[in-house]
Amino acid sequence: MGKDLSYKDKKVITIGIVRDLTGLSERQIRYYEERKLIFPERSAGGSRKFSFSDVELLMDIANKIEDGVQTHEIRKEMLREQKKQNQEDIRRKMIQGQLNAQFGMRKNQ
Amino acid sequence: MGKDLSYKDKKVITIGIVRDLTGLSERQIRYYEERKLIFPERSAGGSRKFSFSDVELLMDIANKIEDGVQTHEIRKEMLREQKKQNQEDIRRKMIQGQLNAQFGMRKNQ
DNA sequence: TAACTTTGGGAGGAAATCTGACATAGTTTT
DNA sequence: AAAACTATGTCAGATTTCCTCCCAAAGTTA
Repeated sequence: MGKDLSYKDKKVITIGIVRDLTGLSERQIRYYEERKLIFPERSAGGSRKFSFSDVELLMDIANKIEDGVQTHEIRKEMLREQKKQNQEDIRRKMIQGQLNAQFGMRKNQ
Repeated sequence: MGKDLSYKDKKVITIGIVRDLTGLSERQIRYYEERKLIFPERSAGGSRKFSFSDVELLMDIANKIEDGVQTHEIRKEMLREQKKQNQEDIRRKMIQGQLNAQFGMRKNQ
């Protein structure tokens, strides 16, 4: 049931490593979280944990910032992007549901 | 030239996370390093950094330990395994080299 | 029996991270 | 233009995480 998310999405990287991987400052990384561009998890003690996806996203963000795009614009873009993605997902699932109902097919494909 | 090793092999995970992912104690993880079963990198400050491959390897190790295999046996197995792998690699590269010399082919395939 | 293996746990210290605050140079809004 | 906001640096003080070194102990091997 719960899909075992790949390495890319596992939240296992601490902020210092993310700093080294992205070249951003810790301040910037925390700020982008504050502006809801990224969503690290937390350890029991409160330390942030990022995924490789987060790292990639941060590099995209860094590029846009360099181009003068403001965080709240970036956020809007991301929401648009996400909404589009969700609707595609829903459509796909609905079609799949129909197929399952009609033919009792198994899982994907 | 330098192959950009995949996420799986990037050394980005600190020992506390590895502890959580594997269920091993930090003590055990450090001990297996001492016994040369794993080779974490180090941060500038000296903290260990592991890869997902290391995590997988640690879980294999944990299984063998549970089966009563001793670390130095595990190490021997690993060296054998590695040697076999190396020889396969060498053979592959030699064949590739021949092809390149004969036909000046590009990269893989 | 002596030596080795494996693991736990503690001490003391250093590295890494956290939040919150103040500062500042630009930019945008009113 | 004044006020508000953006983006980032930096610092302080606290907390968490990690380090090495050491002693102990139960089990295993030589």
